[in-house]
Amino acid sequence: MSRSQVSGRPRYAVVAQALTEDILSGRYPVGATLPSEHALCAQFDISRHTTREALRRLQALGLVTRRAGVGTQVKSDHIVQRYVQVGDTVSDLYQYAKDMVLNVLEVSDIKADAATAALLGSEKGEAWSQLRGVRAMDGGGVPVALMDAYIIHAYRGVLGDIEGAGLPIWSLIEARYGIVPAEVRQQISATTLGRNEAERLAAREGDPALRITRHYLTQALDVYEVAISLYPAERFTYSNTLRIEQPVSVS
Amino acid sequence: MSRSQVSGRPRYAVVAQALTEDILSGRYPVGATLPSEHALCAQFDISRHTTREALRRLQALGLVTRRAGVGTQVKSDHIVQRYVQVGDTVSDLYQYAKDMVLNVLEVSDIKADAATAALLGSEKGEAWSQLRGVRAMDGGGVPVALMDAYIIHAYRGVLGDIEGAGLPIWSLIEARYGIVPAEVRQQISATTLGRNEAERLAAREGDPALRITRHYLTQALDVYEVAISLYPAERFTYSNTLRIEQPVSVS
DNA sequence: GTGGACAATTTGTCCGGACATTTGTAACGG
DNA sequence: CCGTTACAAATGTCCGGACAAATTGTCCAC
Repeated sequence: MSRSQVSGRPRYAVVAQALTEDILSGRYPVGATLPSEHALCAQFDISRHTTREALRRLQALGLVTRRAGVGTQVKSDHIVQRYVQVGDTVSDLYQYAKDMVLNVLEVSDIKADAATAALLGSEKGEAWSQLRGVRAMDGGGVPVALMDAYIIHAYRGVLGDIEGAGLPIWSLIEARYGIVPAEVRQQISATTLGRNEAERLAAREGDPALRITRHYLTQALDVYEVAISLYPAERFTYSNTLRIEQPVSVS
Repeated sequence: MSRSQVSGRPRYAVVAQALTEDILSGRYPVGATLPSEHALCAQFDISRHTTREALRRLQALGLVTRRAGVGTQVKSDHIVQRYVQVGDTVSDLYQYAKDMVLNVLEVSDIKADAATAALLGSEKGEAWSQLRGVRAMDGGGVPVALMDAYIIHAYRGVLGDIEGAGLPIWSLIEARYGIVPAEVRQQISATTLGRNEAERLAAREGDPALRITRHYLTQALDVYEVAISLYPAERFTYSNTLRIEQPVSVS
């Protein structure tokens, strides 16, 4: 009796599919509470273990949440398709060649005024360190990017690690403080180079450029680093691959 | 005895953490087979149910694979951190306002020559449909984007759905054919508008612009749609949020 | 030697029971 | 009226056992 004779599929899979269809069809709307494990045992004439296995599938599909003392509640009436950034880390977010290094031009400590706080997404008056630098091939090729970075005061210790580094700053923060970005917000826009920027980048004023602004947030969604990079158009293309998360099947 | 007295944590969590540390430290190298469930029961003096709960955690962490008749084998010696595109679909990939519609300028059937095949990432000689259109606010505001799209012959039926549509083409393909992109490859670069492009966009020749190229791939990694959009700089900013997949803790 | 039957091992499925922990609510006492 | 307590209900943890299915290797017959 370990498999249902008719279908040849595990019983928990049959139950999971039935419940899934009930949720997708709206029979159990979002927010509703599913019958308790005990009730489902009686309804499908199965053991509690099998019931829990079925509910575990629904949970993995993101359809329900389960809490002791409350029950099983419908979280979503459709199966969410999530896209995952390929590669094992955020490495695709920096795409720096191995021999690309950052040369620091200027460093200063600031207190965020209203405009800066808005840019950084932080509180006014918070203490930050500001850094300006140029990314170029090691050995002195043409510069690829002009970067303005803001690092929250608590992690200013990385400032000493930055000169000549071939890694993005968030990676240096991770190495020194063990802080991994929980969320990364990116904004990409086109612009033209100003006179000062063009000079730093050995380009012409008015040339088209890509501006990428990235906010790095902690688990608590506090911004702890902001990087604004300016890439002359012909020297850089941002690229990105998202892959659908392999769907968790009920069977 | 349902919780281990010393730690106050569930027993399966203790076992899962012990095994996790053994894997991360290399005591069980990648490819090695862990002790069988029976052996782990004896080793930790727990029931098979608890053992399986612990191993289920390791599986969720992506550290091991389990197969009947074979055993539990180490798949990875480090916990991969995956970043997920937030939002319930790829909707962040299009960011179109509700009343932004696509007006078709031109449609043609083509056979991919060498250059086109390279651009599309497909085979030379394959049959595609080509479409040029302009995205603008409904009611005739300034155009926001000039778009060139390529759709593989099999899905050319969507061409009739496109005129005036407020949704991205991949979404129309999904609605009509049930095909969801399994992978999306994106390239973003800065450029300047050519004379013809500027005219279509009611902009000036030489203005900076954002070019976004997207390849949509099936599960088998065959390209079935390519969209190339050109956005005048001040009319559009691409934005994006990646969130770390909530780490599956052993506890 | 090779193919097939068989056995041993391992994980998968499923049942029964028991107690712990969490949470919402209702009864109670101030 | 409000805070506390007590209870009930739900899920979480854990144990025992049994058989099924998948896989691998061994042994025997040919």
